[in-house]
Amino acid sequence: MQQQKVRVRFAPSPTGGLHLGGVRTVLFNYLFAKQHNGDFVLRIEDTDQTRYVPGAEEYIMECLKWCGLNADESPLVGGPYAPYRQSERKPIYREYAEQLVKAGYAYYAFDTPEELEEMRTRLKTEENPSPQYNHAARAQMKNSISLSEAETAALLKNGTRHVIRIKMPDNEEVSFTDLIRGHVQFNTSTVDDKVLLKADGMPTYHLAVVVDDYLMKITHAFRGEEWLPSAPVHLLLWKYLGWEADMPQWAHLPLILKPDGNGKLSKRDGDRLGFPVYAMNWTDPKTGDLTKGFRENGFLPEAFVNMLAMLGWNDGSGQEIFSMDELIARFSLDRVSKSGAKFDYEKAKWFNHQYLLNADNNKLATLFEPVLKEKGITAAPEYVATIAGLVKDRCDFVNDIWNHGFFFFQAPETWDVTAVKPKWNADKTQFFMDWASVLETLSDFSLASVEESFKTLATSMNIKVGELQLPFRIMLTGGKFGPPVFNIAETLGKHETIQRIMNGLKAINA
RNA sequence: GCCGCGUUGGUCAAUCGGCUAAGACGCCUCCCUUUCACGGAGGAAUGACGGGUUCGACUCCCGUACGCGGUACCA
Repeated sequence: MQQQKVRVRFAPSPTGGLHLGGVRTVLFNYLFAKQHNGDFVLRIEDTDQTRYVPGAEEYIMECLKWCGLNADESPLVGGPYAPYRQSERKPIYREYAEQLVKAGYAYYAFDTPEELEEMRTRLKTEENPSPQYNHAARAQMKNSISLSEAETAALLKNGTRHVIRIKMPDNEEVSFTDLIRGHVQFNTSTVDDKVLLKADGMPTYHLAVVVDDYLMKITHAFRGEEWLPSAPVHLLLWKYLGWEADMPQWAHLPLILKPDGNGKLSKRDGDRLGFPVYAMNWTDPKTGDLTKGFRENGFLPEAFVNMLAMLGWNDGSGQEIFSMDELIARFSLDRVSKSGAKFDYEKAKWFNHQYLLNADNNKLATLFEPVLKEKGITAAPEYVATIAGLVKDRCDFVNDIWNHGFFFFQAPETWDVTAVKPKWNADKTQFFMDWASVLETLSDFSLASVEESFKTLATSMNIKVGELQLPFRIMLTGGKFGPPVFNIAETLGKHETIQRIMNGLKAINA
């Protein structure tokens, strides 16, 4: 094969929320394309009109945008191979299907859904629980192979509903080299005569993926492992259509499994175990049911993407935190693992934590703003940024800033006095009274001067510094939590700190 | 049932025939800190099984078991 521009595609069907496995497929596509200065195409696989969900397409694009995985060509931005929505390409597929029929690689089938159902129940046995429409069965069914030419022509002429099926050869070996799995081989007699063109004139995935990958000059095709069993159908189609030389290289990605037990991770597992599975919140327009997304759960897109990249890939060095640019530079298919990976939400949180730790405080303040707004609190951005910087090392999510720093925005109304009462005495009350007066006179209310005055006074009054710190903390925050006390005091400022000492004193001595 | 793919600690995983089997998450202990974290130092915990091939197998081959995927006019 000669040098040609790398072109990859992600082809979701707009039927609902975007699963994290889908995002990972996009990511691998994207990384591969960018690494090779290639194109990343977004194609909408909307050939099943019964499953079409309005809004899903826009939602998917919004997810990709959030992740920073924008397509070079898509229904939204267009491109040289438009249209990118398969429903809008409908006439194209029939042409190729008919071409296959003429060449003897496919045939018309007139069986009704009821007749297919009948065939399946009739042929169903203990050893063969799912009978196929294959080389053996097709002779007994109503199609252009079992019927005479005249009968077929007549049926076609009076507009009998029909599909076009691929005629799988009887006993041929089909093999290819998967970029991840290596040599993979199938015998054609184990695969059925897949429908290529449905009765409504729409192609099935099998036909559409081949035709569009060809027409859109796709060079590398990445998809989930669940597609591996139908690969021989696609391989044969490339051959029968005469495009074998242009067939993309396949890479079947390992599945993302549920954390407990086995099997593919599904939306239901997330609901059941309390973590998101979709990239963003998704509301089913029919039922109104809301499924939570990573974005709304407080994940930073960079962390989400990084986490997904490590689910099935690593560069062998042990490094786990990668920027998008590093991922693009280092990604390689031969380091993608073959086996599925169980999703670990704890590890996902750790990734987010890492990104939170390294995030700019002003950025965190901006992201936290909506939370404050929701609580009816207004605060200066710089103030919020300072707080974010103070508490972020104990947060997994942006929203946690509230849990670890709420007292910066509202003075305590209750105090954990039981934590100080046992060791409390009049000297300590005196200390805080005196210290409050000292603070009043401080011209520089900085961390260093506040702390120094605290320690100086404690020493002169002969009280252990350590025994005063917890009470002070509780005066400022109401409980045993928060960043270092003097940092809290400095951030709160002179007035508020003194105020809280007085209120706290009252509560403790009450 | 049949076909395909897979199988290293609880989880993600390195190892491409030399292993005293990395690292990370989580868990536990200790230090730091009279909050909680962060940080630091330790710890417990792994090659499904049986045959080959080989001087030597976690690594290669075969079989078995187990798991997963597929077996739709869904993708």
